[in-house]
Amino acid sequence: MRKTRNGRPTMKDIARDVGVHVSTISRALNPKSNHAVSSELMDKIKRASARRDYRPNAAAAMLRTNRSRTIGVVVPDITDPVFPPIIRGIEDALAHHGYVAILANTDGDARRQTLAVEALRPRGIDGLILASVMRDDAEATRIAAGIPTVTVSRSTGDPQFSSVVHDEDDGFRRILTHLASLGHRAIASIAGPQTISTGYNRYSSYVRHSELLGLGQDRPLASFARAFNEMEGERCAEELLVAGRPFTAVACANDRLAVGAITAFRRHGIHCPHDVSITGFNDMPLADRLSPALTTVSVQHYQAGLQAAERIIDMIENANVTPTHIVLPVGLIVRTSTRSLTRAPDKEAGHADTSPINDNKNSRHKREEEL
Amino acid sequence: MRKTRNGRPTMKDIARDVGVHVSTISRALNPKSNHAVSSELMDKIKRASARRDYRPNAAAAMLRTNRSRTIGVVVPDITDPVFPPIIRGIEDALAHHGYVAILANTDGDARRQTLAVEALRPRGIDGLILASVMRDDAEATRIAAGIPTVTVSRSTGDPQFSSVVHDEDDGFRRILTHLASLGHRAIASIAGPQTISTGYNRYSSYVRHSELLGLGQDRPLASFARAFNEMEGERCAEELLVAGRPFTAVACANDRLAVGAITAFRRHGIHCPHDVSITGFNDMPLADRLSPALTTVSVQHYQAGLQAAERIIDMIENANVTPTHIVLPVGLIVRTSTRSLTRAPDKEAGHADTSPINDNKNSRHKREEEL
DNA sequence: CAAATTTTGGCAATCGATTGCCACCGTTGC
DNA sequence: GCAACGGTGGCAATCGATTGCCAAAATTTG
Repeated sequence: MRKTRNGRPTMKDIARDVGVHVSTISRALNPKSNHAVSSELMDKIKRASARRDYRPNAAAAMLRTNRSRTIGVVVPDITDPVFPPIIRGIEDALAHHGYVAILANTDGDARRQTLAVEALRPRGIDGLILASVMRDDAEATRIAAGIPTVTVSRSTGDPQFSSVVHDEDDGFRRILTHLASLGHRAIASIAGPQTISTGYNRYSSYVRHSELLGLGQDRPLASFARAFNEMEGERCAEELLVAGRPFTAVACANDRLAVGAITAFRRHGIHCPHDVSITGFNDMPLADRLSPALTTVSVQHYQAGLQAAERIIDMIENANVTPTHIVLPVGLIVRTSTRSLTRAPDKEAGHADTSPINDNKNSRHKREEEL
Repeated sequence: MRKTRNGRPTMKDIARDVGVHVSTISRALNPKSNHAVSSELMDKIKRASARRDYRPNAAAAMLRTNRSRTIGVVVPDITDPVFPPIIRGIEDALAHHGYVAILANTDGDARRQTLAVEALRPRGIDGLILASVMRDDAEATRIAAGIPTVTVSRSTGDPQFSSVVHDEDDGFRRILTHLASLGHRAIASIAGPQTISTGYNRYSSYVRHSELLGLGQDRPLASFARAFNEMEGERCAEELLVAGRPFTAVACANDRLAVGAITAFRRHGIHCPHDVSITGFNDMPLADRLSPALTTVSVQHYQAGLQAAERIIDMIENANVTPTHIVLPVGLIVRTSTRSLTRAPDKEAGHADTSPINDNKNSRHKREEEL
């Protein structure tokens, strides 16, 4: 059949050129063992391999050493704007150390996460970066067994995984403090999926800081999105309206939900920020160019990716490092989607409506679709 | 030193379990050769390997067959919103055939493209998908030598590369026809980098269709961006203002340039669409939620990625397929960033200013801040 | 029933790099 | 002058799957 020999030079070729044994070539080319090669021989070998444009065959090295310098990266969906900067950070850090990333998407499906990891595993990946884990993702623990793993942007309950996450709690604290400082008391929330750590943590923080700030909600007024996207934002906004309890601001669990909410409210003649203040989370690209420009929490996605990659390489190259849990700081970005309830409205004409949404008539008709 | 044996079962283990030779296992597990194995033996082997949760060692197979079922994907920058859907398309198609993608970013730097490919090559990639090529990219031809390669979204002059691109010309024809139908005659353009096929083709189409439509430009009024981003869009908009020639619309080579242009014009009190109509290209995410919502050309990024991946697999698995060049159709999406010059202005009050930008008095006052 | 064929499956070489072990070399010290 | 030693570098086994070749077994054919 086809000759396997690929035209590419091998160590044997270099060895023949220089007139030494292949093992000497191998040692010379490997920084960890080249101390055992005299410097003049080193030179000759370097020159010979450059002349032939020699590149070691990764498969052979991989077979022998059981190391591939390849990291599996699993994300829910690369087209969600939060992931590209994370991936970019991962790539940049990996490239720096001579590693590469293999990517897989799961669409948020736990089963597909399992499939993805099982597809990656036989390729001999040295480590795994999961941006797709669920909260309490026992399955993730199982499939990642035996592979250095770090979760990024999200976390599981399992402390065995290293993680790099953002300070969600501080983010929501800042958001609520900001809204409160603008005079908002009745602050609703569009929460993210509670099966995901970010969704859960942001909602918890919303509840906790609402109380701490003494915001006058007897019980949290929230609607729960089933996914972090615009459509769910729209649905949840509708749900808040149906719920009938008054609010003047909505703190959303991320920017895309906020965008959806703004759209849905607008359909009902409720304009942001005039009639309702809305906040996002993530400061995604174009968040500043939307209308209104989103008040949101800036988050260091690129840094998160970078650090996750650094962690994983550390775990791979230095045995028995203990799991670390990095929390990246966040920042508040105030733009035009939030408005003071107390200050006179902007130049914009029209009556300054300060009354909460849903404040008229009977505010207690049950909402139809709970879930 | 460390035992290489990884705990993972090998063919030898399965062979021992079943009581046959490893070569039989290999044949049984390979669809191309399993006709040589009786069905009852097949069953036993399948069951045994399932019991042990056997996964073939990719490195060993790769070493022997010189095939890795791995595709290198090189993009300028994954954080540019056009690339994620392309990559997603690639991934989905590859996964379907049991392939995976290794990703690399170049930041539009030709040298880094070379480095990326040279980093990918020793990993035994079976094919290369380049979303990063320059027009007339001789270097790309050189580095991709011997590897099945397809370019996506962009193309080079080299017809040896298969390519999957969008119908740029039709896109710009539609844009200009649309603007002309709204009464615009003086249509400027913010062109993309001419070193990239998309930038070059869109500009050429702008020139050509301007003439075909009989738009009254004696010579094209264009400013050339050095990159496809908002900052360059802003700079080019300023440049158009400084040029001092009148225009009522600006056709931009992509959405990000358009977003930048809108911002820059607004800084000068020139509002879109009231004072100037602006169009983009690509219909990127959120283009519909911007203010104004972008009139643009929709482009099938996901499809392009999908097809590129299908092409590359075809090239790999069926020797000597000839290069193909696929052109995907585009669509015109009319939103609110373009406005009729002839029809009465929208409900919006205010005088309907129909006079071109730069048309008043001395249109040649230098702008202050050049940068 | 023997011969011809077809199935079935074992043997062993092979892909290319790595690495433990050992041998050889020249140098130094006693 | 001889043993000890550190520095070099060769030998060969090894990683795990693949596959051309061949032989044994099963089947068909004459």
